Order: sequence, then structure tokens, then C-alpha cells
Amino acid sequence: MTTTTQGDAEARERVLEAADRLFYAKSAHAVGMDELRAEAGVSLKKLYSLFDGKEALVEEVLRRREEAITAATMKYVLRASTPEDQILAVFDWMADSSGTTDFRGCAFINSYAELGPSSERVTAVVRHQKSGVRGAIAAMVAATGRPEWVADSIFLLFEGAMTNTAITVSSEPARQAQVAARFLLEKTA
Amino acid sequence: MTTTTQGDAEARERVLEAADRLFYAKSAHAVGMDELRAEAGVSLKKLYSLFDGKEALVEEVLRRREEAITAATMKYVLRASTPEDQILAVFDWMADSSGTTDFRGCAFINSYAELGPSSERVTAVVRHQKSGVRGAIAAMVAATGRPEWVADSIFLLFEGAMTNTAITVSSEPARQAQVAARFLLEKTA
DNA sequence: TACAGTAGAGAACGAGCGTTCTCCACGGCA
DNA sequence: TGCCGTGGAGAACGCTCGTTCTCTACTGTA
Repeated sequence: MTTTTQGDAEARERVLEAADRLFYAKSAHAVGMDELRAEAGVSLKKLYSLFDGKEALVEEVLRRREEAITAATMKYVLRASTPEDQILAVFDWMADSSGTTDFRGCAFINSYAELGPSSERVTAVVRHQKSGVRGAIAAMVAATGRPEWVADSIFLLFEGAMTNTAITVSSEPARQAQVAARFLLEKTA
Repeated sequence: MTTTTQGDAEARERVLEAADRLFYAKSAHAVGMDELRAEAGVSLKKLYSLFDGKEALVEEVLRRREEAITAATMKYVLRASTPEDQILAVFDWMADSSGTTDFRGCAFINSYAELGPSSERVTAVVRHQKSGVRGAIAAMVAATGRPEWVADSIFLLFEGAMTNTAITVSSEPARQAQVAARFLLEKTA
């Protein structure tokens, strides 16, 4: 029946939203399915009818998070006028995001770290997302006509700033990374 | 009695060595105290007589790991002749370390990621170690007379390369970071 | 009103964890 | 030889987790 399918979609959305928030804030293994059930306002039965299990849920949360992050950064990127400023805008996004007290770094790196080599499926997702971010930066850098190693460098600055922003609980690393990226772009102009 | 204290010191060493290896390879929460006991060849009773519990053990492992990493990188750093090459040598260490199949990135970031905000004690240790690495790089850069933002940039490249080396399972990120660091040093000479 | 099927609440289950406790074998001393 | 205390092996405990199962209440239909 179409009505139940409609309700399922809504419940699914609520679960994924709650899972994304809780997994990111406390790390996935620290969030129980029952806590998740309560937060999403759904029954345990429905939870397991919507998803194959916790690992599948983690996988889907990571997949959706890439979309959300891409959308969020795009708002900053598209605001910039020059291609160079577009590249630098991703660090503005990071600096602003770190202002929220629950910023805990890169969700993909965190997932990789907490899972260890135990789940090849999730590791594959993490790898894929990372290459996506890298590809986005590479495309923007390529559009400015600069060599690929510049893109690689900016990507590494991005990664380093993500983890350090989380650990230091400040937007300073994001700003430092932006300074370095700007320098790279200027000297390779 | 001094003899038992002597034996305790040896057992303690074995436990810490095994814990460091297992925690790093599989993440701390995935290693049970019994697995650790077996690996270290020690009884559960002695394990708990030597350490106050798992969290205290994690703390001490992280503290010791900093010493070990510092020593390992120093071997590379001291081999270099110029101050600039000394800075770049840390990326040689990283590239070589990533050759071992069990390289899993920065142990401190991994600990931060898997623990979440649950243990402020361990987070404090992580923060301290990170500022140590950063300080070491800052000192080397300062010795060359370059401004502090260059040190910040190289530190972020270091961090980004550590995580990406682990995720991509290759030494490429370490090399890319070295290229970027060399560029920074040349252009700020 | 009687009934079938669905979905929610939450008990139940088996596994794994950190930690403690019990039991027993062994070695130094009278 | 008999005793005592130390330490090892591992059973036990209490807890939490992911997952499944049971029971009950409800809703739409004849």
C-alpha cells in the first residue's frame, strides 16, 4: 500500500537524521540501537524493517553525510567569484562549522579510526568519499590551470585542518590551512 | 622485595608493548583485556595489579607511543644535514612507516575518534601529544628563521598525510606532503 | 459486532566486555 | 615434612550491546 510506504520514508528519514547526529557526536559504537530508536521516535521492529542492521545503517549514514557536506560547502564555493577564491572558500566553511561546539572533525576519518580493519565494507565507503572530496578540489584547481600537485597539497591541508580543528576545538587550524593554500595558489599563479 | 619488583617491571613492559601493538592495529575498544592478557603472556590478576584499569592503560600507551615516535623520527631527522632537510625528513619517516602493512595513521587521532567525548582524560593526553609534535616542527622551522605560519602549514600537511596514508594504504600522501613542504620552504627562503 | 492483519512496546536471548573472585599448585622457611 | 603466602588459571559477575520474539492494542472490513 502506498500510504505505508510513505510513512516508511518519513520514518527512514528520521532514523537517518538521528543516526547521523548521534554517530558523529559520540562515535557509532557508543550509540546503541535502543538509544537511536528513542531519538528517532520509532519502534525497534520498524528500525530493523527499514535497515538490515547497524553496519548497513552506518554505511548509509556515511553516504548521506557526503551529500550534506558537499551541499554545505557548495554554498560557500558558489558565493566566491574567482576560481581561486572558490578553492579557498572551503576553509571558510570549515572555520564556520568549527564554531558549533559539536564539531568533531571528519566523520569519515573517525569511522575509519573506530572501526579498524573490522569492516571492509565501511572502509570502502570511506575511501570512496575521500577520493570524492579530493576529486572536487582537484577539479577546482585544474580549472585554474595549476598542476595536480597543488591540488594534492591543498587536499592534505584540508584533511589536517579537519582533524586539528576538532582536537583543538578552535577555528585556528582552518585559518592556518587557508593561509597556506592561498600562499600555494599565489606562488603557482 | 626487589626481585618481584624486577619481574613486575618486565611484565609491565610486555603488557605495554602488546597493548600498543593491538590497540593501534584494531582500535582500543576492539581489544579485550583477555586478548591482551594472552598476548602479553601474563595473568589477568597481574594485569590488574599492574594497571588501574583499561582506561589508565590506554593513557599510558599513548604517552609511551609519543616517545617511540619521537625516537623513530629523530633517527631520520638527525641523518639530514641542513635544517630544511631535517624538516623534510619527517616525511621520509612517514613514507617508510607506511610501507608496513599495519600502518593505520596517527594513533592519537584514532584514539580521539573512537573515544568521542567520553573520556576527557584521554582527550587531554591526545591534545598534549599533538601540541608536542607541532612544537617539534615549530622549533625546527624557527631554527631556519622562517615565520611561524610556515610551521603551522607543515604541521597540517603532516596531519593530513598521516590520515590519508592510512586510508589509501600507500606512501603517496607522505610524498605529496613532502613536495608541498619543500615548496613552502623554498618560497619562504 | 466479529475478525485478520499490522505495528508498537518491550521482554528475551546470546554474545562480549571489564572486572573481581575462587581455587589450587608451588616454593621458601621452620 | 608441614605450613603459609604468593601468583597463575580461569570461572563468575554484572553490564551493555545487537538482534529477535512475544504479546497486546488497534484499525479497516464484512
